[in-house]
Formats: sequence, C-alpha cells, structure tokens
Amino acid sequence: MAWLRVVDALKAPVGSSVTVKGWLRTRRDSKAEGGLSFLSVHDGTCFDAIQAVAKADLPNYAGEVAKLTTHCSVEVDGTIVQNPKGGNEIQATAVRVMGVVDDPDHYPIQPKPHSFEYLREHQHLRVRTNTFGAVARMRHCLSMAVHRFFHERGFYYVHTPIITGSDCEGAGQMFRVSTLDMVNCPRVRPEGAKPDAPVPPGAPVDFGQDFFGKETHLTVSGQLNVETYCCALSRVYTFGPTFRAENSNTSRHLAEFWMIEPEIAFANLHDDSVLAEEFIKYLIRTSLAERADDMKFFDERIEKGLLQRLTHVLETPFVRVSYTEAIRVLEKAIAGGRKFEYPVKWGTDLQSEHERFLTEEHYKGPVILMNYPKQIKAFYMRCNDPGTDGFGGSAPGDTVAAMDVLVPGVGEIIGGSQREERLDRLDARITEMGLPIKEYWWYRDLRRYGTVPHAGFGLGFERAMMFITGMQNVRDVIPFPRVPKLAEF
RNA sequence: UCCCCGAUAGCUCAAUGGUAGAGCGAGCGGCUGUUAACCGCUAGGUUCAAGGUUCGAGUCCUUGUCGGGGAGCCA
Repeated sequence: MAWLRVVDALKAPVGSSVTVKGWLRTRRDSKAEGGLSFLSVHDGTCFDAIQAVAKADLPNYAGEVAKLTTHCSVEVDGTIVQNPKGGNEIQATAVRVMGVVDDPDHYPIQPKPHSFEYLREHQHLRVRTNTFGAVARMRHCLSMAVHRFFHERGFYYVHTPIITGSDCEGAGQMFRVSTLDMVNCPRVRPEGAKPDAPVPPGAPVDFGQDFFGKETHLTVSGQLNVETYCCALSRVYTFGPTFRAENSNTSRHLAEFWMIEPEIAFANLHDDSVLAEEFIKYLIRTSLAERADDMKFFDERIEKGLLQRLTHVLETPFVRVSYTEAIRVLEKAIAGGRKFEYPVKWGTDLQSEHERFLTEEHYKGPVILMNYPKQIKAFYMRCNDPGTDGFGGSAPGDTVAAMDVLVPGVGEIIGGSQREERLDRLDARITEMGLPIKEYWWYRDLRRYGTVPHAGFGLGFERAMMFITGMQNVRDVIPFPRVPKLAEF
C-alpha cells in the first residue's frame, strides 16, 4: 500500500491501493448503506482535498471516525474509486487517528469563513486554511521562479550581508545590531579626562567596544554590496530579507520583508526597465502555469477578475513615460476637473493618489515612470544632462535616471535606477547631500577602478505576491509578519 | 507618527440610557452518497481595560490597549 501525497492520490488510477496522510477539512455523515462518513483529507500538496469514504463497519467507526472534527490528523488506507460526481475518492479500509483536536468548540479554525484580521491573530494555524495554504504554495512557486528567471539569463545569486556596517544607505530607519549592555553601555571618555574619573552619563556610546568594533544595523538594502559583485560578474542579483524600522502602519509595509535586487553591468536605465518588465511578466506566466489550482481560487474568492487582469498585463507592453510627462498628464487631469487631495508640482514626489490615478485610471495598466527630479532621489542615481527629461525633451529642472514601476492595485512595486558611474559626479552628489563621503570609500572605489555603466532595481517580494494573488494586505502574504507592535510568532 | 472607524457568545454581528439576542460553529438527536448539506434540541457572556456621569451604562464622557481603513516613509 503506497503512501501517496494528496496531489498524487487525486491523479492515481482507479483500483490502486493507497495510503494518504493529512488533516481533516470536514466530516459529513450519512445513514445510508448502514452508516458512512465522508472525510475530506488534505495535506497541503495542492489546493484540493481528497474525499475518503469511511463505512460503519470499520472497527473504530463509532468510537473514533464518527467523532473526528476539523484538523484532526489521520492516516487513511483504501482503494481509489471514482466519485459519482467525478474525480477520485478513497474507499477506506482503515482510518488511523493520529491526533484529535482538543475542545473543538474553542479550536480557532472552524469549518466556516474567517476574517483575515482574525486569522492574523492565529498565525501558527492559519496556514491550514484554504487561503493561506494557497498563499504559501504561491510564495514557494514565486521564490523558485525568481531564481529560475535570473539563472536562465546568466545572473549569479549573491548573498549580501544581513548585518551592515554602513550607516549610509539612506533608505530609512534601521534596526540596531549590538551586544552592548543596554542598561550600562560603555561611553566615550571625554578628551583630557582622568582615566579613573567617572564618564558622564550623557557622553556618546562607545561603539568601539561593541561586537564589530563599530556601529552596525540590519540591512535596509543589498544594493550597495551587490554593485561590487556586478562590477566583476556583470549580471547578479540578491534575494533576501530586508529590514526597515519605520513606524509604518499600512497594508503595504512590513518591518521585515524580502527584496529582490538585480544589478546589471554595461546597461542603462532603458535596459533596466526592459529587465523589470520581463521579470514581472515571467512571474505572472509561471504562476498561471504552475499553480492553476491556487490561482483559480484567488480569482474566484479573493479578487474577481484576477486572471483577466494578469492576462491583460501579460499581453500589454508596459507604458514608459518620463516623470515630466506624468506631471503634464496629472495637470491636464486637474484642468479637466479631476480632484486630488495633494497638489501636483514638478519637483515634488508623486503622492499615492497620483500614482494610482496614472496606473489605474489613465493608463489602465503597468506604467514605468522614468527620470525623476534629482532633488527627490538618492545620491547614487545617475545624473541626466542638466535640464533634460531623459527622453530627449527638456525639463524644468535637473533629473536623474531613476524609475518606478507602478501597477494597478498595489502601486509602486519596483524602484530602480541607473547608477552614477562617474566618480566626479558621484562625489558631487554625496557632498551636496551632506553625506559622510569617507564612509563610501569602497563604493567610490568601484568608480576609480574600471568603472562601467550599470543599473538595477529592487522588487518587494511581498508586493509581487499581492499583485499576483490579489491579496490586499501585505501581512497576509508572508508567513509571520513583523510590523510595529507585532512579533508574537 | 497623523486622521477616521471599531472592540458584545468559539466566529460574524444585533440590541431608544431600563431583563444581553440572532446566524454560523460546537454537543446531542433526526434525515440524507454527502460535499457552503438540511431539520430539531442543548450548552455557551466579568459586553477590551481603568476611571467618570447617572437612580440605573453594552449604550454617554476621559484615558489607555488592541484591530481595521486612509496618509506619510517606501519595496
């Protein structure tokens, strides 16, 4: 009697003897044929459960089988037969109960719809539901697709560090990594103070005594590190956890999330945008091909029309417009009577409502906004010729070769840029932004020793998950979300 | 962090300032090759916490905690 996964048992030939092991979704009873129970058994290997039919002549029927409740664990032996309404089911010859559910009335997951808010409080159990099982399989599917996409195109996977000593990434608040005693942390002795004099409590913390001999944090981006590998291996990417200590309370932000950051040498912003578009389309294609069962569920129960939306994205070339042009579009919309809460002005960052308007209402599909004003973008982004919009037109100010990919429903899913490869321009930007240039010594070395044009982007993995599954809260597409005031599991 | 909304049975929600209810789920029984099953009965409550107003607070006020939506920060 072969132990089959449910996904295989559902495809096994009629007449085969099988064993399945899993958890009960539901039990339904009938008094027909002297009494029988229908056990819906799933093991997470696919969306569907398999139905096992247990008759009353099983020795443990009245004592165990007829008392099974949702998520009891069982081993079922039996024969594959055809269900009268189609599909495989198991005619059980034995049902072994491995674990019962204690106090079923208070078991958090009941055979009925639960709100996602409620399930978020039971993260250790929610993966047993249809929705979170499907999310988990999608997460695996997309993770593998990420690696396959890059591997097939000659990219090398680089493990950039989680702990970073550079305090200069400028991508937001960071989590401190330290082994110092937080209660009595060592402080720097004021210059000229006697060696045995007590150090004043307000003196700066002496990070020289910390584990790494300097101040360290959890990474907010692997980009600066991965650029070093790009400038030797040509095409590289990272895919790892990323940490932001921002007090963000939204459906799109996590304190710990996974980010994919490819970096390509001998490439400009256009090449970067082509890569981004191919990448997103590859993820969609893979999801539809490999997880049709889960995607059908998302389409029916999570977002009506999801499959149509994704198919449309697959078939439509992404629109590429300059930031300068996007401002003109928004100004025209305002002149036409469209109301926005925030004003639109060249030189300021677009608000969420503006981005949503562009991707959801005006272009009705993914949009790549390119060449932003340099004053609102990071120091490492390549400067365009002064006063140009990067598309051969003029702009009211200076721009840099940055891009944001906006998609309906999620908003910004990718942020990227061509990097400034000219040392003099890079230094000028670091200086004018008041950043500590000494800290960037190794990053600047890349421009001193055989510099090349290169570009890259960052894709928030959870945002890609939301885009592809239709799930509306980022906390529901990662197994154990970390957000302000929540790290229970 | 800011703005708005919310917290009542295991879950989802009702309840003019005056005896706390329903549906689902659970338990028991009936019916049935059932599959969002159906019918009947039963059990199940410190109404988020602490104060306050009132003869009387689930309901009104204050503070806090947690949750949701939106904004900012961004991916």
